[in-house]
Amino acid sequence: MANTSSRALRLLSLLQTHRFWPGGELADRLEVSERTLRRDIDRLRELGYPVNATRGADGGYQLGAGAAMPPLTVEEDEAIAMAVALGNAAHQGSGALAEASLSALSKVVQVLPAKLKRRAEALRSVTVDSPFGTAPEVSAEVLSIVAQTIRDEERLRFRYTAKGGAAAGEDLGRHVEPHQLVTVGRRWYLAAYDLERQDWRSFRLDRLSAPMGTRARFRRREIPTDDAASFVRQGLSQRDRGQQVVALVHAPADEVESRIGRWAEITPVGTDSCRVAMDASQPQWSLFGFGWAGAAFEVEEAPEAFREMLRDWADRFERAAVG
Amino acid sequence: MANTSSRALRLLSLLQTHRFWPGGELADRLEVSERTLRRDIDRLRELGYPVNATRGADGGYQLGAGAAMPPLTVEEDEAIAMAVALGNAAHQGSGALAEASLSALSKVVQVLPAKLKRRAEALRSVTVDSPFGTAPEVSAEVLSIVAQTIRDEERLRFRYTAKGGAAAGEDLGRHVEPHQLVTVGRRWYLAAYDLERQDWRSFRLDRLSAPMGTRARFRRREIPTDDAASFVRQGLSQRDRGQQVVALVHAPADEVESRIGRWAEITPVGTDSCRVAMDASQPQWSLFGFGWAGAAFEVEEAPEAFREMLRDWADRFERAAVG
DNA sequence: TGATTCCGGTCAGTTTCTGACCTGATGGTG
DNA sequence: CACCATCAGGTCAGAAACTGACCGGAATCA
Repeated sequence: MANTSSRALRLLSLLQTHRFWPGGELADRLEVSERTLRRDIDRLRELGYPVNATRGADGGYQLGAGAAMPPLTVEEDEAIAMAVALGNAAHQGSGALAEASLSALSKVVQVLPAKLKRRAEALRSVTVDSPFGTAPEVSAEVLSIVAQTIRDEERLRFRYTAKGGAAAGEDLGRHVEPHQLVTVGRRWYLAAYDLERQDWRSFRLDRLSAPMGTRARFRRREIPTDDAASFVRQGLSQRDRGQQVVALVHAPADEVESRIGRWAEITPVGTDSCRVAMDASQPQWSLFGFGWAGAAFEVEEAPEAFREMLRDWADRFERAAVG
Repeated sequence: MANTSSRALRLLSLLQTHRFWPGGELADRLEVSERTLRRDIDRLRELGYPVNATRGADGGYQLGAGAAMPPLTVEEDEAIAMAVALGNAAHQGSGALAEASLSALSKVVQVLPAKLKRRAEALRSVTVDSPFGTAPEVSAEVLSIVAQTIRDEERLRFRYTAKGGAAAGEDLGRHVEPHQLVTVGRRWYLAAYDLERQDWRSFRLDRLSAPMGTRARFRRREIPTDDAASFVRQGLSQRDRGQQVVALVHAPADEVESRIGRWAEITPVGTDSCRVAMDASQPQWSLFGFGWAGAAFEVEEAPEAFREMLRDWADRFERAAVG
């Protein structure tokens, strides 16, 4: 317990919880003489962590920003905050940032004590108010376990509720070689090689439960299409787009793009109108999107709930405007 | 470089980047014999980190979830993702979670190399699509520096753009004893004792720039009001509420509360209507809020921009609905 | 059963670590 | 300016630890 190695860790953690530490106090905490404290500090510096020191009347040590990231020592609350924040980021973001969030999330979740995992999950479900989240949220744990098995090239078992069978509860056990996670329209999909069907499949993560890495390693296969993202996109059935709203917006494509491009797919139609496709968990968000687009539009394709809500909002806003 | 202490850190980091590690491979990486690897593992276990091992054909070591959080070893990308995600969480959340996010953010930012800080800041500004964010976003760095000085009871200097003087550019240097950060209506305020004016003041964080901890410690004073939050609330001038929209909504308070309570202040008026006050950076968000409230409403108080947009949306939605 | 892996004891030589002591350098204060 | 508090780092000798080699044991899987 009182080795050098534990001291290095404790020192690092002390330096992270307070900005300034007078040498004497640090030496005291670590129960060593000041001389060996200086040596410990030196050791940290040799490892590449920049410990700045100021001399003089009230000098002290402080951990600075350097070239390498030191290991972060976090409290429980902070770890929970991280899990929540990264879980949301992985959901809402896309591209490289979402992936980085995901791998960071994996690391946090992996070492998070079980009771904290539950607390984090509970908190996240309360906190999310993201536009365009996936309908049933994917839990941080599912997300991170799947990500881990991909990273480690480890086979994966899980239960999957097939498209039609949600009501009937026909969920099946699957056994796959997980290949990659991709986001399409704010939903997470897993591209994987299904070992029973002997073929490539894609799975929606919100339909996937009880994932568990078997300990078996596998060697990565070539995915038949160009990349995993396009493979998943190809396989998307019409059903999955059920909530999609498509409309013709009377404004130039790039203008609309700049306003709501983050949330919608936009294709130009002529020079001053464009077609906008939006895919939201709840119709309010789509409505909001078209509101923000700031131009007249015609609905081409939408679920009935959307049309109803459109009438409702128009009516209520109208009356509020004149009232 | 080849110390025991550095090995402990490296081992921990290896265990976090891959789920399973055969002992031989770990020993190889660390350039030690397998015997000393076992000893290192033992050491980690003695420090409280649960390293699980499985024996047999393809056994290996794996870092489990235990009672204590081990130091997180993260890559640069992951650190950036953390900074971005935690920055957003600190902004959007409130209460204990926002505070935990903030203190976690401080730790990440403190050790984040300068160039990564810039990247994180840039990414965050692109990524946010938070309803009801503060008008000019508060940078993660400002937020975390201020939080750090509070934590460490360290005096703080910064420049502050006073209410009227934004255009004239009359920003003044301030020197304060920072006391607490509070969120009011999705904005961050700093409650602090102003050393020049010799009195308590509250500052909006988005008007504050170039914060810098002087190295001087101070002893906490008693804040005159009950707590910092109420102090800040008292001091809010009317100007700060400029963008506020107030309306009478014809639905029971608790129903409205359940729909948009997160974003608005709601006070019951009789049994089946209530007054809703919303404070958003852009009128679109307020509109959206009232849309989501799902009931008829009368605007009582609003900036002209809001009224205009209300007419515009009503009009466009109307035409889309009949079209 | 055999192969593979983790587990942990023992031993001796080596390395490192520690505290004590001392001299310098630096920065703030009265 | 002198004075004090702090970090910096050299040296030394004894104590402590670390290391690799070698071993027999136990668990797990095919």
